[in-house]
Amino acid sequence: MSKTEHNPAYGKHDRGFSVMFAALGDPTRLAIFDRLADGKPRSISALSDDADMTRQAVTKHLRVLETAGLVQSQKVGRESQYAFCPEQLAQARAYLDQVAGRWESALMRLKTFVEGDQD
Amino acid sequence: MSKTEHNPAYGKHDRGFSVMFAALGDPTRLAIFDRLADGKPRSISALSDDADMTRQAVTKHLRVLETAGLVQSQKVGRESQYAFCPEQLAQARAYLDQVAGRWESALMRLKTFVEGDQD
DNA sequence: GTTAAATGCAACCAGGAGGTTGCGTTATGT
DNA sequence: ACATAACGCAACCTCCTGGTTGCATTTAAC
Repeated sequence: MSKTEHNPAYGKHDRGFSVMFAALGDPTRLAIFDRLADGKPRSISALSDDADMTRQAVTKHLRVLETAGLVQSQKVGRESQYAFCPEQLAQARAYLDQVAGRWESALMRLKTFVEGDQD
Repeated sequence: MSKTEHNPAYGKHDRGFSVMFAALGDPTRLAIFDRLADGKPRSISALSDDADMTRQAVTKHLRVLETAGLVQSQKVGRESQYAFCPEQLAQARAYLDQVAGRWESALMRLKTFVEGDQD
């Protein structure tokens, strides 16, 4: 039984969030994601026009975003249209809200404890 | 003038968010971050006890989290205590809320347009 | 004072990431 | 029908990541 088995805090219960964060952890992918948030699907070529790199590099980034569930593609004739996909983002936001909430609760308990001590 | 200079959507105005997302884009770092959200600072050794890897590997991850502004360290005797740091997370949450809001606004405009068409 | 704990540093290694190039296929425009 | 646009695939290359090991230093415990 490895350490992580009796203490499941590490590497488990990740629920894919690290994949999603990793997908946004590259400036190019973050910018593509940001761009698609306006709701307009775009082709690879259209997205490549805005990027300072080849179409194939942009395609690689789109694949990472798609695997993470942040965008989805649809073939329209010879074009692949990529669109913003909100579900995974919503889950990640909820997770970060929960993490922040845990910290804030801990901070509150500390303040109550310190103030109780000073009564 | 490169393409990104006349169209600043890519690689600019990132404001460090990709660094932060990259920091959380590894299962080990995400777990460490999650662990520290309970508000209790911990030493490298304490965090290593929970990890299925060497202390030096954990130290590397803590350095990445610290560089991203997600944790902060304080030397206490021979120990480096690492604590949760909420500011950068708050900014990232605000950014993701804003991105989601943009998409929702676009969706709303589309629905209004479609419903207007059907009147 | 000695031993142990905790840490930092540097070198090493394998694999992956992030880009490019070349080429073939399919769909669209003329 | 032909030219062009858009795309997919694969191979390549450089650099970085994520881990380990070895060793030295500092601090704490006994």
